Amino acid sequence: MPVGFNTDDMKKLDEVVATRRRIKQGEMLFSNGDVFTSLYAIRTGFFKTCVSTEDGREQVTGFQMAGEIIGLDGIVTDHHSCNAVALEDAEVCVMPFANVEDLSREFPLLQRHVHKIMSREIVRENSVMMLLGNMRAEERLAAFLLNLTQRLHARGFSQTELTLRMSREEIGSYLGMKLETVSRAFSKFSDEGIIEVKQRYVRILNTDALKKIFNPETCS
Amino acid sequence: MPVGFNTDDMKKLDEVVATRRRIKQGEMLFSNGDVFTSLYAIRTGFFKTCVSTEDGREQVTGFQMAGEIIGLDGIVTDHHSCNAVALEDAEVCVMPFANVEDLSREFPLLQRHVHKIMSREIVRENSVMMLLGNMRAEERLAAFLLNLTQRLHARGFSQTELTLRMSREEIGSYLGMKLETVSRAFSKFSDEGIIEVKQRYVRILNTDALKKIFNPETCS
DNA sequence: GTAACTTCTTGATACAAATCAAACGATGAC
DNA sequence: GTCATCGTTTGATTTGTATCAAGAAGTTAC
Repeated sequence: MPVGFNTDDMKKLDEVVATRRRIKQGEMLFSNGDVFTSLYAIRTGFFKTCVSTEDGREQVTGFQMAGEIIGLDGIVTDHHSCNAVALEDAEVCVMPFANVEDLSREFPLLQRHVHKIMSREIVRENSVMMLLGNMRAEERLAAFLLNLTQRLHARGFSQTELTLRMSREEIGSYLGMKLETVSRAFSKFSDEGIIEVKQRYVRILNTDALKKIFNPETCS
Repeated sequence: MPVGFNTDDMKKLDEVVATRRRIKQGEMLFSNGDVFTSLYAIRTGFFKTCVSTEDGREQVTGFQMAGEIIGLDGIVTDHHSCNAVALEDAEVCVMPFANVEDLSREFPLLQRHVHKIMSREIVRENSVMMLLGNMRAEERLAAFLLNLTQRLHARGFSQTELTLRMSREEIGSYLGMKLETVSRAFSKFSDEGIIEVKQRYVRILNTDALKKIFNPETCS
C-alpha cells in the first residue's frame, strides 16, 4: 500500500514479515500485559482493540480492517496495554518489531512509512477525542458510519452498503454511549430515511444528511 | 532523558536540534494546516494541543510540559492537524524531522526512542478515550489531577501541590465536560477535604481518596 | 484609588442519555 | 419442529451534566 515503493522495495518489505497467523472469531491476537514482540498487519478479517479498567469497564479504542496495523501500543513499555480481538475469522502478517527497526534503518521509505502509520493513529485518536468530548449521540454515530464506509470504499467495497462486524454494545463502547442509545440513533436515522437498517446490515440512503448531522456547518 | 544513552550518544542527539524558539503565553507554536517540518521538545513552559471542528467546537487533546515532545500529529500528512498553544511563556528545541529521521537511521537508540515517544502518545490517548467514554465527571477530574501531579513529581516538583496553568474551561474541554462541572467537582473534592483549592492553586490533602475516586476497585 | 474585564463559583432548571424493563427477532442445539 | 440463548428494539423513568443566570473573586488598565 505505501506510495513510492517500487517492486524492489516491496521485496525488502516482505522481509519484515516473519509468518502469518490465523485468528478465529472471538479470539485474541494479543492482550493487555502480553510481551510485545511484533506489529501485525491485517490481511483479512476485522478486529477491535480495547482497554479496560480494574473494575471491569471496557473501552473499545478502535476497529481495524484489512491493511491496517495493530500492536503499536506495545512499543513504549515492551508490553501490550490493550486487547486485540478478532470480530471475524482473520489472518495477520506477523512483523517482528526488531525486523521493522532493522530494515527501516536501511530503507528510508520504510522508516517514513512506519512513522506515518504511528502519526496517523495519533491523529485518529485525536478525532475520537473530539467525538467523545464534544459530540452528541447522533453526531457520533453519523461520524462512525461515514468513517467506516469511507474506509471500506477505499478497499473496493460499496460506499453505501455495509455489514457491521460489531455489536451495538461494541459500537457504543467505542462511541462512549450505551447500546440502547446506539440502537435508538439507528432507529432515528432509519425513521428519517437516512439509512436502512436490518440488524447488522446497513444501507446509507442519504450520505449528505449523515454528513450534515456530523457537521451541521459545512455541507451545503 | 532517554535511558541507555552515553555522553557520546547525547552529543549526537544534540545534532537533531536546529534551533531554539521562544513562545509567549497565548501564542501558537504551530496551528492546524501549518506545514510540518519539525518536532518540538519543550524546554520550559506549558502547552496545550487542541483540535477544532468547522463549527468552532474545540477539544483540548493534551497538556504538555517540559521534556515532552509535540508535533507528532504532523508526520502523517506533512501538515499539522492541531494547534499547540503556550499556556505560559515557553521555550522549545526545534528538531527538524528530516534530521530526526536521518540520525535515527544511524543510531538505533535514537530510533527506538522516537518509536517509544510515538507509542507512548498512542497509549496516553487510549487512556483518555477510557476517561471520556466511561468515566463520570469526578472520576475524570481525579484522574486528571493524579496524572498532572505524577508528571510534575517526576520533574522534581511537589507531589501534593500545584498551580494549574490552564483555566477551568480548558480542563473541561480536555475532560469532555463544561467549566461549571469542573468547578463543581473541585468544590466537591474541597468540601470532602480531599483537596484544597484556591483558584488555580491546588493542594492534594488525600491522594488515596483521589485514587479511590478514579478507580473505586483497586486502592485499599 | 475606580472601572472594566475575565475567571471562577454557585444556584435553579432543562435535557440528553443512562438505566430499568419488557418484548421481539435471529441463531443454534437437539 | 421446540426450546434456549443472545443481540436488538422500544418504552418508561431516572439521573448526571448542560444550560441559563447571577454574583464573587481576581486581574488589568488607568
